[in-house]
Amino acid sequence: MLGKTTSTWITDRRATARRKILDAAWTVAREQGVAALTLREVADRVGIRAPSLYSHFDSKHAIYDAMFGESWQELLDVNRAAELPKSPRAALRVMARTYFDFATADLARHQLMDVRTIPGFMPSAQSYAPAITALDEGIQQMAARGIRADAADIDLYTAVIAGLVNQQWANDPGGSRWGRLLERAIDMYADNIGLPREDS
Amino acid sequence: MLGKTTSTWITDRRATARRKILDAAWTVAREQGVAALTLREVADRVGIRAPSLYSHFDSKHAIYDAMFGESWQELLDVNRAAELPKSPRAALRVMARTYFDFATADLARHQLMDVRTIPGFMPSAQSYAPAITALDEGIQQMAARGIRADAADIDLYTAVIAGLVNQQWANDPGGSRWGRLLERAIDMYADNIGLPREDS
DNA sequence: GTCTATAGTTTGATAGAC
DNA sequence: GTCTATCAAACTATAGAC
Repeated sequence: MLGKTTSTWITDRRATARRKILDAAWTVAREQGVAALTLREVADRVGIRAPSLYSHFDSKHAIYDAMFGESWQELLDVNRAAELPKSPRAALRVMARTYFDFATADLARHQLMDVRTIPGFMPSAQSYAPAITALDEGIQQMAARGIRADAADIDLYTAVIAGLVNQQWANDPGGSRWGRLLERAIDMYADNIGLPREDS
Repeated sequence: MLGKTTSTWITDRRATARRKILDAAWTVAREQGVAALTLREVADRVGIRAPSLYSHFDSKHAIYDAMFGESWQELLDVNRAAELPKSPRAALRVMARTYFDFATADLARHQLMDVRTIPGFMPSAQSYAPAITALDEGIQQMAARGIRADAADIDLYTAVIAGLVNQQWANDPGGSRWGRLLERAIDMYADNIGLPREDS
């Protein structure tokens, strides 16, 4: 024996199969848009027949759901890996840039995470959990840098960042027209919530 | 004779038929989402058979295109009807509020105008024209109030407003959570571009 | 777990009679 | 201009053999 029980083997193989399916789904979504994803196309990429997908996912929406969940989990990981400077403004800039880069790196992912674009799709509680965690940890990170922000302040923050992301995708995809306004936007926001300026 | 030539009659009748079709299309789009619009459903509402639509529109995308065009034309009309206060800040507030209310009043219209949500749909040059005009006239209105804004300033402005609209739709549809931040957001922006404060 | 076969819909679009 | 009839294709999902 090699230190793995039979059941673990089975679980691993199932997980690998799921991963392959999700990878194929992401590829299709990126090429043709999230809304244009079809089971046949996904199955073709994996090298199996469409009905075989149902051995791994209950429905097409279940695939969307898994994609939704792992997208927010990815963001969570990226956020946790980001090293935040001590100073509040600098920390805010890094947080915003981290999110902006993440959201503008993949249109399919962005549409799935942030825009309700698939008719009838609602994320499950389980897939939605990392989304909540991501926002919570973001607020905590701000608090840890002494940024006192009430609910309205947070809403304004998300609106500013979301606005830049959306304009970037809608009017200059692949470019940097709104991305290069990010630092300025953060300073604008920081001024508004009364964060002290830094003269560095 | 009644002062109308026969050809005018025909044009009127055609225009009326087109209007009925577009009205039905809007109804369906509002009920089930823009992406879920089908020709059969539209035809049913009009009281004709689906193939008859092709006497008035070349394709489904042609219907989307007409809807896109008239949405921006509507915004243009609304903007022109808005009375702007003399003071720059107050004018900016009215402009922003006018757009925000327009964009949050109708999700289907918003998705069609501002989000690329229909796979393969690209507005024609003719339908896109009012969109360009709307932005141009907005900039002119700002200039007329003495608001000197370069390209980056304008981009930041559209990002802030678009951000509020998108967050409102994504996280509080029908509510006012981001709508009530609009005046504050405009002041934040006005401070950033150096508009003098008013003590009224 | 994967396959074949197929059910059961729904879709956009065309042909041709009236 | 509207109709009937229909095409050709696509889709999600299920049943049952292997």
